[in-house]
Amino acid sequence: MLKISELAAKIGLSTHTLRFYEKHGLIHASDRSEAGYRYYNHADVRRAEFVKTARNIGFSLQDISQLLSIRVDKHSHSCQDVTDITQHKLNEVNTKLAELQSMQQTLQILLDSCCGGPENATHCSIMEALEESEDRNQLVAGNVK
Amino acid sequence: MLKISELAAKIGLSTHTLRFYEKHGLIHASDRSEAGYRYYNHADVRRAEFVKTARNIGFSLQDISQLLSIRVDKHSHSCQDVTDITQHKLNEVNTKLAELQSMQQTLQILLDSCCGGPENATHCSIMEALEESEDRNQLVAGNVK
DNA sequence: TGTAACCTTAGAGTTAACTCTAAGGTCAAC
DNA sequence: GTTGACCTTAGAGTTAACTCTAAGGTTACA
Repeated sequence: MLKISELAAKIGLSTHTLRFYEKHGLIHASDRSEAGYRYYNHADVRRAEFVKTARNIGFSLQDISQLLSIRVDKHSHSCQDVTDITQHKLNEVNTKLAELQSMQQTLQILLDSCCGGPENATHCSIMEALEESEDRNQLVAGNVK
Repeated sequence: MLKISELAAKIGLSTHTLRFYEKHGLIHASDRSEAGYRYYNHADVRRAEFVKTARNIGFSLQDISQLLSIRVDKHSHSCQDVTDITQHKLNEVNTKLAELQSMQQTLQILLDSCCGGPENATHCSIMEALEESEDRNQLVAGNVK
């Protein structure tokens, strides 16, 4: 069982942020000491780590709350609800993945071609590397006359 | 040459946001009419699209400004500066990619296993799917006794 | 037993990124 | 030539997500 400052150190968030996440229903401490100190068990830690990762990849707290609430629960969600939300989030993730991969490619082209040595630049801005990256995609897609 | 509302419609941002981005130096209109109306050429549009995509994958305006400023310029950046910034951003992109891929896998497991039919759930929450996803990774990594 | 380093809550303050409003000018069409 | 849908700027307002402060209680240890 970890105290709040230990959890904060472990996952790289401040104690303020952890209490803030608790206030918004994203995480919670399974136990409290007599004095009211929060104690986090393994599952609590996992959940906090999940929230941190999801924030890092750009999900809002509301998104994360929705992700965490995915659960078949006869009283509030049907199987259909669960798959709908999940599919929707998966689509968002897939879009971001494609955009990130394209950004990765662009940055890699820039890095590979820009600075072979002093004054040896063939592409020196992200916009130029982007053109190159699109030319390549067109070649791959066979769209060149 | 597009007017601001045309650019806004084309890339899916409001005219307010475009002017806001201009105020922060991220985009600009190459031309102005006598009355001061903004006119955007092809390169301006490309740049605005880049900003939109970069925002969508979670870069801050400051990050984007940095990405756009990557350029070998004898007076302000050396080749070394350019590669340092680019490498740093590439590392960030790679981290996000890995996290997104893991999120994709988790959501896919949830979707595949959760709702084969009514009451047929084997994994019903993201935390459960996450455990499964980690079990698989451990198998792949050969970490099973 | 005192003191430093924790912990608690409630609530105020900050920052980034929009988003809107006001007050007024422009333009194409009827 | 006027109407409605644009455009301009300056600046105020909003929202999400922290981040900090105040005031006070708890705990381990020298």
